[in-house]
Amino acid sequence: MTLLKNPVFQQFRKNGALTAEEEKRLLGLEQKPRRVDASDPLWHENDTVDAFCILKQGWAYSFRNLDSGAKQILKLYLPGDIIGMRDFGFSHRLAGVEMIDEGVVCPFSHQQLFEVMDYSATLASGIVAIAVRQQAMLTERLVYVGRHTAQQRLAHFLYELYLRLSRIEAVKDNTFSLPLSQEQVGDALGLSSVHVSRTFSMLRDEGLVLRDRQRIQLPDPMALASMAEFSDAYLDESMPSPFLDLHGISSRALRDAQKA
Amino acid sequence: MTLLKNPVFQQFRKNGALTAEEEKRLLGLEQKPRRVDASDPLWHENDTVDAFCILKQGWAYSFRNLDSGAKQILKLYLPGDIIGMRDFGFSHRLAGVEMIDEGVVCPFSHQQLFEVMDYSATLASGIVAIAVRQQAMLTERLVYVGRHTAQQRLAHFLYELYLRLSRIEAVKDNTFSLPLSQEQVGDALGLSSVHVSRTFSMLRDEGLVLRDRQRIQLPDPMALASMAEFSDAYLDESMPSPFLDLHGISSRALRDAQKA
DNA sequence: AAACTTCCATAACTTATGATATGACGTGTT
DNA sequence: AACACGTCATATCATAAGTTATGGAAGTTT
Repeated sequence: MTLLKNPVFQQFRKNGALTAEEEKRLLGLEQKPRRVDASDPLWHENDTVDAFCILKQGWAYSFRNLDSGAKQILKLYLPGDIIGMRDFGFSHRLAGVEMIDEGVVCPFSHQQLFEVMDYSATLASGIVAIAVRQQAMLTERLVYVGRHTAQQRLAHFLYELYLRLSRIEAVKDNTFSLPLSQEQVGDALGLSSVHVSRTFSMLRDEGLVLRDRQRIQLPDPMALASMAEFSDAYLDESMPSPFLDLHGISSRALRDAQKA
Repeated sequence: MTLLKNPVFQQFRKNGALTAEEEKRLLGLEQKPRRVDASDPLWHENDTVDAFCILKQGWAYSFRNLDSGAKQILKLYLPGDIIGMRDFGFSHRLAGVEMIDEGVVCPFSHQQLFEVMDYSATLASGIVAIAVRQQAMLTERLVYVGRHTAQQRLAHFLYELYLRLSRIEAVKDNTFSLPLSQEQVGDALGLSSVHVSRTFSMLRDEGLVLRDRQRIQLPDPMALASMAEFSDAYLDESMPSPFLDLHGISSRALRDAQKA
């Protein structure tokens, strides 16, 4: 799994919006793969921001620990995601990040990121678009944590995962693996672990979610989506047309092309 | 109020990280000021994304209307903010935006934004940093909406506003104006208007917040911050050092400078 | 296989917040 | 002045979710 496989850059490529040199520069961010174990922290809250990461394999999550001892999980990262853009422009980390299972990450520096962004506005916009899309998922969670019942929150959470995992071919027979304890699910949704358990039971009784340990099956995904009032606009993969016709603007890349 | 006065670009300038040409290009985004009345929509959810805005005067907010009839206010925009970066990379608006009071906005196009981002990595990073900071406020709200009591949510909301308004010199004697009804405050915090009223009363009884119509006074801001478990890292204005020394990378700007 | 540990289901009880209702206050309109 | 209207305070009642507790199932360690 590489950044080029990210839905945003996939769409660029489908429209011939990336030159060979641009693709090469993107891949340049993934030079230094590093194995990481389950539960390994990538960094802690308040650490100095010295790098970002591309997640090649495995799941990770970002989180905040509260004074009260509670924990709020902010975001789940799946393979192909960029981790840490949230901290771009800050000197210190606003949230910790930990691996969930084992995996592979590719760290890259501010310097590398600037170089890629400077090389062409196409690459810069693509990276920004990826960061914006990640934040859109957070915004969506604010909406349903603020305004929906526990059932809807859990349904929404599971359906969103179902869609994201489908796109990276990690769903089979409407079944996928959820390597989180109910306590962690509660930490993501602002619910107690007990209430997560209750809510899973309710969804089971309604025939919407079957669960065996970490295997989740959604017998009727559409029904689940509709009870969660799920609107998938925020996961929309299509880029607006101005993005797909950037060559005329992206002057450095253009100049390089003309030289060749 | 202009984009150059935004805390992020302020810091760039203080460190001599912006050339005259770069400043000029930033100001180029503010060519077409437009007066807007109170309650004027800037756009609606699902509209095609055709422009972004710099808010010069007045307050605005973004929001989502839910099927249930409820409304979730996502973000308050104050003068100097960029509105709409949330939709960068999407074809359709994920949220509506409305003015609160009357004001002035400067719309600019995708094309203009690309041109600025392409001109130098410094400008591109600055704009991204502003967008990331706005999202950081949303993330913070997810944390306290998910994990804090109504008192803490309201206290956090008011204290955050107090800090943001202080930076644009809109606080005097610990007093500022809050042009939102209690129902709107509730829509921002995921609370009913009745409970916002109750909570205001509780904060008043504890001597933490005095209120007369739209005037809010915080007799002891630090006490309020501490009961809200407020941590101001996410509002930190300082940019990490790699940002303030970008000339060596920002090759187009450098080349132009050498020519001159 | 016994002893632990972690995770989960369920129950009983508590509490924070939502829903509904009513009256007070302020503002603008005629 | 009289009225309508929006906003807010407060009270009462309803309910979703938190808290604490207990027992069971599965996995780990000895």
